[in-house]
Amino acid sequence: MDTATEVRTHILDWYEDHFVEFPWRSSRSPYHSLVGGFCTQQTQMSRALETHARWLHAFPTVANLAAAETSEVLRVWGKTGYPKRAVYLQRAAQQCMERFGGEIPSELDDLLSLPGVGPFTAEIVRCFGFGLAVLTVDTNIVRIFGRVFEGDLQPIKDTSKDRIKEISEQFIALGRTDLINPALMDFGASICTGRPRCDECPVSDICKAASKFISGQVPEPQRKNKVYAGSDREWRGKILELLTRYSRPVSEKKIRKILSLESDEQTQRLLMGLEKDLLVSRQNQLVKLG
DNA sequence: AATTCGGGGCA
DNA sequence: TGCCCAGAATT
Repeated sequence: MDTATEVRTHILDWYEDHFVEFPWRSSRSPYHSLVGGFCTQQTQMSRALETHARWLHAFPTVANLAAAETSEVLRVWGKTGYPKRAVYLQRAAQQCMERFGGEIPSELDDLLSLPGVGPFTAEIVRCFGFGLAVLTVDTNIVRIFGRVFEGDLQPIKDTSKDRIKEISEQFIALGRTDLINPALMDFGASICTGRPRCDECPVSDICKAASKFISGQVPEPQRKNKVYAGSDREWRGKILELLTRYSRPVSEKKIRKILSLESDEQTQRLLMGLEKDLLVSRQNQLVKLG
């Protein structure tokens, strides 16, 4: 039995005892999966689940979403983070209406052509929405594969994408991706985490990185965070939050005053950035959401 | 290849 | 405080 087969068997056994349902997994709805894919991009499951439920309540169908006001879309997205995702998701829905007869496509290239849809989200839709035999290679699966098969501590940085793809294809060839895909994702989210729990891991005796972790080695940060306080990101969030609270457009002057922005130049720069990202629009010094 | 883009949770 | 989180687009 080769290593991939053995790892797969152990992970599937683990999954039997740690199965968790997610609303976009069993529903086998391309739309629910698409929303799930967007919600989970760089976002913890707890918050993604809340956004997903809120979103489907507000926009039950692709047609509803496509026809909605963008300001409403941004309000429903709320403080989920990366609000551009909300705009992309609505535009993706609009393109599905225009280009794909109101249906979400199942072809990889078609999905990838939608705004805000990359390899991860596309495969989420294909795996959970359409039940196709694919793996959604997310950060969790990269971590597991890079560690178990290559002995890398921080595979996001250290393991080549080609190698990850090779291993993925091995797993796909072994079948039942409908089981092994969520099993791997959940396993990576709870056992093979950034600081893995090798003492609870069912494949630690196979994993090429386990001895390194057990002897106390620590992975390098996958990316160094910049200071958030006072950053454009923080200001953009404050401006959007302000516009979300008001039901009508707000003047640029008022925005600057309420938020105590340093200068008109800074205010203009931030608003231009938000406008470029289609998060706000401006007319006659008045700023509105969407 | 590096940077940008939120916001919250947790050690 | 620093790092992380079911990524994707832009430069």
